[in-house]
Amino acid sequence: LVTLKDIAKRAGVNISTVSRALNHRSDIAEETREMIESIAKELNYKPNLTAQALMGKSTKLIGVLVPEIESNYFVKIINYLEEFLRVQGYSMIMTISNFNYNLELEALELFENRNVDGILVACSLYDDITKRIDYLKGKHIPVVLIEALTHLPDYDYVMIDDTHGMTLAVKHLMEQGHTRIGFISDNMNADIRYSMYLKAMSNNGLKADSKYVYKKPERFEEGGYLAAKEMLACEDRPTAVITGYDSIAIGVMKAVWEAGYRIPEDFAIIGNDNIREAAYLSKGLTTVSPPVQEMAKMAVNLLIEKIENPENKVIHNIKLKPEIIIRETT
Amino acid sequence: LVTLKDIAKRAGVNISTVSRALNHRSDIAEETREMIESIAKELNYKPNLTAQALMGKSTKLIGVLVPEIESNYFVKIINYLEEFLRVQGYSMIMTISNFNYNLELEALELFENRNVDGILVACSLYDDITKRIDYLKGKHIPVVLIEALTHLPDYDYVMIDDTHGMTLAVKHLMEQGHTRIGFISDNMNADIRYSMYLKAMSNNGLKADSKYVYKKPERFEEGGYLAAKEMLACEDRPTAVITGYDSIAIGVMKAVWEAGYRIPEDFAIIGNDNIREAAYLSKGLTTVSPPVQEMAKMAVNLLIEKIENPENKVIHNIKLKPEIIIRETT
DNA sequence: TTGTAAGCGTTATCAG
DNA sequence: CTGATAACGCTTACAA
Repeated sequence: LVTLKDIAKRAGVNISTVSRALNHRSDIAEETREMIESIAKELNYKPNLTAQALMGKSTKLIGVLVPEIESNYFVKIINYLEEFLRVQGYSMIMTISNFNYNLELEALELFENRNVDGILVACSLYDDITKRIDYLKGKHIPVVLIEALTHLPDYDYVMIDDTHGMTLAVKHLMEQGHTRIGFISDNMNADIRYSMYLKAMSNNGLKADSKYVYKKPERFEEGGYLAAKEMLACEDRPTAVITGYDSIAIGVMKAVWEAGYRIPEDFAIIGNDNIREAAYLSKGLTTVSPPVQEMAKMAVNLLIEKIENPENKVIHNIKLKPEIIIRETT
Repeated sequence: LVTLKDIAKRAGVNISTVSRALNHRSDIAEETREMIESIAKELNYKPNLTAQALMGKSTKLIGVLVPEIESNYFVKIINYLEEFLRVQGYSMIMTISNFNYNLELEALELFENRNVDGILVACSLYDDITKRIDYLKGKHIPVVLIEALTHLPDYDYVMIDDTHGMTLAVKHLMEQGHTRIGFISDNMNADIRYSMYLKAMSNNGLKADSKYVYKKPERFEEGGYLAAKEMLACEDRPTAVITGYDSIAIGVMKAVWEAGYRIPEDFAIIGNDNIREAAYLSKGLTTVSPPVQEMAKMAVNLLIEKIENPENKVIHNIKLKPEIIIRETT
């Protein structure tokens, strides 16, 4: 690998002169700079990012912590994050925690250890992870929360207004004549989304009955399938259901068909996330669509702003509104 | 951040002694080592990976290049890679190329620049990327190909024997009485998978008719949907189809229903990949299931073996056999 | 405008 | 067994 020393030797100047030239500093003669730059180009010099990092300069590394990657929702987020970070010259180093709290702490520790310039945290279910984030803020490592689960006024975040989305969903179901509206999710997402469901119901003047709520330890389609089987068998069953996310809705649909009911005539379903395949299921899935791309873009921009202007202490709380996409399941 | 210096000061010894103690070297007194270790633990010392990297030691960074992340197939690969790398103490830095050749070259350059210990390349459609890989091998950076598209005897790779999978699929369809078996894929995957389809057909003593083959520029469900619409309308249409991957099959199913045909009585479908939702579609999708977890594990192990034993020059060509999972679409 | 030298946090090579 | 010292590649006061 070609170093500053190599260029210096070739140019017959000192290392520091080369460094100055390549960093476009003012205190250098124009012609020396040009000479050095041409040699650097000729030798195909690339600065050693490791050495630069050790000097306390930026590593151009961003730590990204996500709870999972199996759901298309996070896939979309990661896809956009990677792209937006890359075009801005940053690389991402990603940890998938599988909702494991200790792993999340380890990941944040690792990020600190690798001297990342900033960290993007895409949701954690554990409130006390904020302690760790406070610690990082103390170390002047910018952190931006994506898809924060609750309003955290002291932290920079970009989130989706899921309660708004749920409210749209309930409203839409009411317009279709439903009043017994259930809710199905898995343990991972249930608690937060559940409270949003409750709020959405009351926003629409409906009372939520706890017997219409099913939370399963099984995730994705499996969880939806099992929960729906129970829900459909219960007394005075709901006529419609909102699910924590689309994959769950797919499992619900399977259970509904197996029980011999028609969708949406006998049972209506609304998902959350608008995953790609939602439009191509045998019944197109009505779902709440969050502006994922915009969220990712704003998160990256906010983080980079924080990185490049450390003196800017203003906290940004950004909440984006989802929309409802009506297809054939309602 | 706590450094060796801090520990040395606290312990009243020299930095180098601390370094020795923490690296479990032999030339140190047992009691000094214990003392230093306890101080290190107390101060929660973590070695500065950047400094270690600068010393020519490993960066514990692995570059991962994937073409896309929207398909559940690559998601699974990434998920496993991240996990296996993490438990072995490595972090991954990932670039998603979207099948963009220049981006792939840039990514490999970036990886080199970041002094990664090794690189995992999950398939590129462009053969001449091997030039770049040769270059990296010249720099003694181990590279392992995942899901190589063709047999490349000079490169370490772990791949799925897709031709075998296709052959299983054709065989299964023949057993169901099908002889007019079509093939649908998108432009990204068509060419390679197409040749496998041809081989699989002849393996089973069938001749492939080019009019039964549809390749669409649209990807995922959309591509399958559009292709199937055409295929179903053509003269003397196939009675069954194999798709490049499962998402395409989902789109195909939609088109079949819209055309008023029954699955599998009027039209049978086999996918590829066995994505999670395949089992929960309104008709469970028969599909070829690649051993993704095993592939990821072997790739990581192979790469780490190459990293830790640079003198080992043996090329590993590993080919794993997929199996067929029969559900309701056949 | 340029060179010198110190330092970032480690590890490695010598002496002692 | 331990301490001093150089080195990794780069940046940056400070001197010249």
